Amino acid sequence: MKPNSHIKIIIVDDHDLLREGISARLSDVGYIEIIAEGCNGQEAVTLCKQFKPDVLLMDISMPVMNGLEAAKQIMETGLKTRIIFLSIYDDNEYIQEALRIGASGFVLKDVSKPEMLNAIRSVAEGATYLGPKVAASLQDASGAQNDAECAYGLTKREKQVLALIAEGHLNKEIAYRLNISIRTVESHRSAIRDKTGGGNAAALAKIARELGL
Amino acid sequence: MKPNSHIKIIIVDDHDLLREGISARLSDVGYIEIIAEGCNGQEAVTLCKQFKPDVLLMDISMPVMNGLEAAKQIMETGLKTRIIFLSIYDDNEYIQEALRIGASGFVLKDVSKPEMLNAIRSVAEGATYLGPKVAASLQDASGAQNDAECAYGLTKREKQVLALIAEGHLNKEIAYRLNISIRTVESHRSAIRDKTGGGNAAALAKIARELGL
DNA sequence: GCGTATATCCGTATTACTACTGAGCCCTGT
DNA sequence: ACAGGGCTCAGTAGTAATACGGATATACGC
Repeated sequence: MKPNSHIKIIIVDDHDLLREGISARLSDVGYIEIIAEGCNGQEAVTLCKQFKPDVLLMDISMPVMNGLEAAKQIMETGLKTRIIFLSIYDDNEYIQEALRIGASGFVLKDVSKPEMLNAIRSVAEGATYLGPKVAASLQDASGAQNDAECAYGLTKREKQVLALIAEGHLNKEIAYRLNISIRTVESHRSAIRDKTGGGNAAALAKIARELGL
Repeated sequence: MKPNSHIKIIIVDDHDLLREGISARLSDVGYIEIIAEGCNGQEAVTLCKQFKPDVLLMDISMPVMNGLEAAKQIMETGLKTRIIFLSIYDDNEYIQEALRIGASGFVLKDVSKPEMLNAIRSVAEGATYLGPKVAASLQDASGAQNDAECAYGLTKREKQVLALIAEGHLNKEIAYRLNISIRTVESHRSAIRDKTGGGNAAALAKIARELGL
């Protein structure tokens, strides 16, 4: 996508007012061309197949078919359309799910005009753009995870043991590695189960994963 | 960060030539001010503490201290400096690690000037910017994971069982859920172990995680 | 049709893990 | 100095998982 070429955009949102607002905001930008609008995920899929836009600006929560599902289907068509989600929620789950599906951008609906243009230009060039608040939200999540390392009240040794369990090591191997007896490993393992509520080794592995190993 | 205000930048790379190239490229941009340069991670930390730049453009692989470690330390200082990694590698491990640490951008060294400016503006505004090739690389990874679901030659049923194992369920529970006998679950589990080389439940959970659950 | 792969089930023996209880050592904070 | 927490180890008993076997039914491709 060269700087001077057009960027063809489709806007999909179930709120007329918002759609019109975006449309108005982008209509006076020279290099942007709004080629279609829709009001639900199903329409997003159809319109993208028909018009093959460069960028799809889409809400997440919509009737009939939500934005995430629509995005999934659009990605599967093999179109080169880049998807920017416009959401009122900076919910981590949404953001990560969106990126996992293959979205190229995620901005909140209170986005400023220059930021929105920045986002559109960036994703049109193939980059990935996450708005300021979105990025902040993601980092909060990683921060929370760091705090969660102390979670469940696990001691250093217990976390050490838990990490080795999650790696798939047997108690015997863990004992050897840490130079302690198997019984001690069992004690730690027991304490870990008590504190975390975890069941078998796989369940503990899952918990370890959540704590960032 | 308002559009017209200066963006203060520090450049850190161990290759003089590259550093000078970036410096030259940015020196004629009005809103950008290069306030310092460094040639390793240790210097990056020191310079950021001293000059508190808006954006740090930094290589990953550097002598003395690498960029990732430097970024970690800078994030811990609580500075508002946003970090963009400049790397010659579009290695997924690096990218994900960088984002996990809290980097705001990741672009390859063959980045064009407008793209670089786009990246700098974006992160200065608080957004996250991943260059085109970087974004593509991340999506390849998720695609590769989908392919890997067939990996080890696991059958559908085996993958189904593996997923439940990874969730921490006992054979008994898995049997109940799938409406099959415990012995069958054990057979599948045995087949999974044979095919993947996995040992105990935690090891299988680890493998399941790698295959994307 | 025939072979292969998949999915289902069973027996026996061994090993790994869990549940419960008790106890000694060291360090830290009051 | 003493209490408490963390780390260490042990006994006993039971449950879950693993390592060997082997068996039948079904579907799929050639």
